[in-house]
Amino acid sequence: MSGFDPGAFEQRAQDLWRCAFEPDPSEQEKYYLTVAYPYPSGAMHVGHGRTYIVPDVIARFWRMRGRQVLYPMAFHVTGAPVIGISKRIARHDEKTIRLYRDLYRVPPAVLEKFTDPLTIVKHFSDEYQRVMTACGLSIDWRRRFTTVDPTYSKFIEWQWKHLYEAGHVIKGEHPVRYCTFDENPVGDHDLLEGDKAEVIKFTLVMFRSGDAVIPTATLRPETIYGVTNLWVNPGVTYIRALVDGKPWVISQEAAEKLLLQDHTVTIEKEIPGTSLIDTTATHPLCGEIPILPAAFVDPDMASGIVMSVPAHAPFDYIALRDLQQQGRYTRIRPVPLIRVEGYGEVPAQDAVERAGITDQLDPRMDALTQEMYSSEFAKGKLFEKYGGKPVRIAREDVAALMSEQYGSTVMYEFDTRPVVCRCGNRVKVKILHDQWFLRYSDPAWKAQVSDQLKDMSLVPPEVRIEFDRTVDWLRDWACTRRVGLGTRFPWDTTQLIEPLSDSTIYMAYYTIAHRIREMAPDTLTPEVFDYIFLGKESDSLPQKEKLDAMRNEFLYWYPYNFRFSAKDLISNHLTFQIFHHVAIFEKQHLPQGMVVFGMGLLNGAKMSSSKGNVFLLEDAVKEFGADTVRMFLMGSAEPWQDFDWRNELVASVKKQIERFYNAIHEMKDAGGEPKDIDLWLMSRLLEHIEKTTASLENFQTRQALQEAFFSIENDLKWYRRRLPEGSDGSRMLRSLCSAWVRLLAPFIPFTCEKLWQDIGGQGLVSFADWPVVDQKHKNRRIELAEELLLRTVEDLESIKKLIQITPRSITISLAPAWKYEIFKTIARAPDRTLAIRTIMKDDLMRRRGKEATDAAKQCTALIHRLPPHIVELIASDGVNERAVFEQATPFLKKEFGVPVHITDAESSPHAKAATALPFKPSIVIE
RNA sequence: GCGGGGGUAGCUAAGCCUGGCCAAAGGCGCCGGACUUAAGAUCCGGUCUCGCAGGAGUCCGUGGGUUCAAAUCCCACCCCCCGCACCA
Repeated sequence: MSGFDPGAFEQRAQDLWRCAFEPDPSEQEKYYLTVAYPYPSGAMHVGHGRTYIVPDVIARFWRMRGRQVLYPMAFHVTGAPVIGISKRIARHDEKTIRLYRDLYRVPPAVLEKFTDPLTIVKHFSDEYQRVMTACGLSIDWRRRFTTVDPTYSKFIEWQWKHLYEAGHVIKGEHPVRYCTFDENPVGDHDLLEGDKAEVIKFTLVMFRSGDAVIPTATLRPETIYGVTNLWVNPGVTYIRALVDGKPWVISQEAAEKLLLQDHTVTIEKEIPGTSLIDTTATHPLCGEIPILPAAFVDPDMASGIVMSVPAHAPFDYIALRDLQQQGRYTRIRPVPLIRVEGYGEVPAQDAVERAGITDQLDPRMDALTQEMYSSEFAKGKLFEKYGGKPVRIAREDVAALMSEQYGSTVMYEFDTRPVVCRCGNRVKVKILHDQWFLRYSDPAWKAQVSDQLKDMSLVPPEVRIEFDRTVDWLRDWACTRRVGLGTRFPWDTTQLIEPLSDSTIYMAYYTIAHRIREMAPDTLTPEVFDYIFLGKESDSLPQKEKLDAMRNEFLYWYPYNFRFSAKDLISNHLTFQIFHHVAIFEKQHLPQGMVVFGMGLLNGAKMSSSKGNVFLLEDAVKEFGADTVRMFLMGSAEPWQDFDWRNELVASVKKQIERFYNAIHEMKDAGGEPKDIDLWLMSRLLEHIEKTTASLENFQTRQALQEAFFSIENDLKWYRRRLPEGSDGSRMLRSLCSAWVRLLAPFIPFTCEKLWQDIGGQGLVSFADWPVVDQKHKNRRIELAEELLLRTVEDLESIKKLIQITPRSITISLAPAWKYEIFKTIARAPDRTLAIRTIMKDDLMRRRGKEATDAAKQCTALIHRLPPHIVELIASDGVNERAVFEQATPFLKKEFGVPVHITDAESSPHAKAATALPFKPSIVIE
C-alpha cells in the first residue's frame, strides 16, 4: 500500500518547480537571504549540502509565511587555486588526477580540458547547479553569474572607485612567502611543507671584521651586551659579497634571500668557514669578540652567522661549554645582562644544569629555550648598567638604536623551516612592492563597522564577541595579486583584485544580475552603478528604462535580511563585507543580519577532499533521496553546531519520512465524529505549530524538526491508543494532515509536494500558507485531563510490571476535597516552605492532625515534581478527576484487560487509598 | 601564544541564561514482545543500580562553595575542537 517512492516524488516536483522560484519586486513584503557563493573547484560534498540547504529551509518557510523570497546563487571563480590545479593536471600530477578522476568522477574527455582553469570552474559550476537543483534548493537561477563576467568586473571597478576615493585603498610594501621557481607568492595550499611557518622580522646586528660587515640575525637585539663571540659553521662555504655596495660576509643562501628583500648583491668571492674561525669581529656595544666554530649553525637560517650570548641562550651556552671541555677558549665567560625571577645569575647555565642536559642534541633544548625566552621577555629586566629597563622595552629601544646608529637593517625569515613549494623549490621571503592594501586598520572605518554591527542581528548571539574582536584586530589587507583569475586592479592593471576583496558587496549585484546582462559591458560606467545603487542622477545615462528597472529591484530587495556562511569566515569575509557595505551604501541599505554555520564531520572525522574523507552530495541524494539528505542535515544539529554525517543514521531518517508518508495516507480519509481526544490532538497541534514557527524564525532547524515531526508523531501515537476499538479517527485528522504536511514542507519538500496533492491541497505546497494558530482550538481543560490520565496510566504500568501477578481488577481512588485545598494553598503560596504553617492554622486542618501535615508534605513534594504550568492549572481551574476516569474507564479496561473501578479515597476500604493526592490518585491492583 | 566554542547515560543531543517540572526530551543503537513459514519492514514495551506498589540510591569533565534545593549559580583545575590573513 505504501506507494512511497522518493525518486518519483523528486521527478514530479522538479517539473512543478521549474522557474517557480523566480521572484520579482511586488507589493508583498520581501525576504532576501544570501549564502557565500561557492568556489567551484571540485565536487560538492554533504558539508556543502548543509550550507545551502539551511538557507533553503528558511527561504521556503518565509515563502509560506507570505513573503516574496529571494534566494540567489552565483559562482566565485576568482583567485589562484584553479590555476594551480590546471597546471598540476597539465603535468599529470598523480595526486591531482586521482582526486578529479576518481573522487570527483570527472569524465576523461572533460578532465583533459582541465588544463584550462576556466574549464574547471565552468564544469563544476554546472555540476553545482545540477546538484543544488537535485537537492530542491529554491534558487532563482536567472540571477546566476560568475565573478569573471565582464559586467561583474565593471561592478567591481565601480566598487573600488568608491573605496579608493574614500581613501580606503593605499599602496605599500609587504613581505610574502615566495617561490623563485614559479616566480610567485605562495599561499598555504601551494605548500608541500611548512604551511605553519610564519614570516618573522629579524634585526641584523652588524659586526665589523676588517673592511667587511658580518651581519647576524636576532630576535633579541638587547642581548648584544652579552655577546661573547660569533658562531660560524666550519663545514660551510661562506661568501663575501657587495650588499648595497658594501662588503658583507654571509652564507650563499643568505645572499639569495637578501636579493629578494630589496638589496643589491654582488658576490665577490667564496670564504671557507674554517678561515673565519679564530678571527675577530667588533661591535660598538660589545667590543671585540672572537669567531668560534659551531656545527649547529645553519647557513639557511637568516645570514648564516650567529651571535652568541651564552648567558641567556641555552644553545650558545652548551656549544661554548663543549669547546671549553676540550680545553679550548677557556678564557671566555658568559656575560649575563638580564635578571629574571626563577633563574640564577647566568640563566642559560642554570636552566641547562637544572635540566641535566649534557648534549646539544637533547630534544628538550627547544622547549627549554622557549621557556627561558618567554620568561625573560615577560618578567626580565636589564641590569642597571645597561639601563635597567624591562626586556620588552629594552628590546625595542636597542633595535631602534642599532638601526639609527649602527647600520642594522631588517631581514625576514621563517620561524620554522623548511618551507617547500608544491613545485619542490625552497620558498623564501620576498618583499613585494607596489602592493596595494585595504586600510582595515583605519580607526574611523572600524568605528563605522562597529556601529553597524550593533544594529545587526547575529545568529547565534555568541559570535558577536568574535566579530567585535575581528574588527578590532584587523590590519591592512593586501588586496591585489599577480596571478589568478579576477578583475584587473584599476590603478595597476598588471595586478588583480584579490578574491576576498571582490566578493564583499555582490549581494547587491544579485538584485540586478539578470537584467544587467542585457547591457553591453562598455556602457556600464561608474555613473550607471551610482544611479542603480545610490540613486545619483547624471547626464547621458544609457538605456534609462533598464536602469530604472534595476534601481527598482535594488530598492525592493536591499538590504539583505540575512547572510549565511561558515564560522571560519568570520575573521575575514563576513567582516570584510560589512566594511565594504558601510563604505559604499547608504545607511538604509546596510546588512541586517548574519547566520554563522558550524563545520561538517564525516563519521566523526573532519571532512577533507584532499584526504579523501568526503561523501559527495550527489551520491548521498542518489542513495538516500533528497528529502532524506535534507531532513538528516537539518535535524542532526542546529546550523551553527558541527554536524556528523553517518550513513546508518541517515538510513533511519529515510524510514521516518516513509512513516510520515504512510501516516498521512492512513489519516487523510478518516471521517469519524470528533471526540474529546480529537480536541486534545488539535489543542496540542497548536502548540507544535507555535514552537515550529518560533524555532524557524530563530533558524533552529533541528528544534523545528523535533517539534514538527517527532512531537506530532508522538501525539498521534497516544491518540491512536485512545481511540475506541475499530475507530480509525475523526475527520479532524484531515486538518491535522494538512497542517502537518505544510509544517514539514520546508524540510522535505519533495515528499510534501506529493502529499499535498494527495490530500487535495490547492496549488503547490511550496507556496501554500503556513499553518496558523487559532487560539480557539486551545483547550487547556482537555489537555490537563489527558495529562492526568497519561500519568495514571504510566503509574499503572510501572506497578503492573513490578508486582508480577496477574491482575484481576484495578481500583483507582480519588483524593478528597480537603487535600485539594492543601494542594491549592501550597501551590499559590509565595514561599512554599512556609505554606504548611498557614495550612495548620486552619481549624479543620488542625483537627486532622498528622494526616494533614503528611498530606501537606506530600503535596509539596508533588508540586515540585509537576511542571509549573500544570500546577497552576490544577490550582486555578482544577480538574474533575472523577469525570476524567469515568470517561476513560473503557479505555483503561481495554489497555489492562481487567475491570476498572473508580472510587473516592475516603470511602475506600483499602489502606492504600489514603495515599491518594490531587492529580495522583491511589491505585490498587488485585 | 592570542581569541572563540565545548565536555550530559552505549552513541548522538536537548536542558544551563531565567535553580525545584531532571534519572535528565528526541533520535540512533541494543534487548524483549507482537506480526511473519522465516528474515526484513512495521508496531508495542524496556534500556544507571536496587525494589513483588507507583519508590529509593547514585549520576550530568574533576574538586570545592552558595542554597531548604544545583546538570543549571560562584571559584579553581583537567581535557577536546575551531580561527589567527595574502587563502577560498
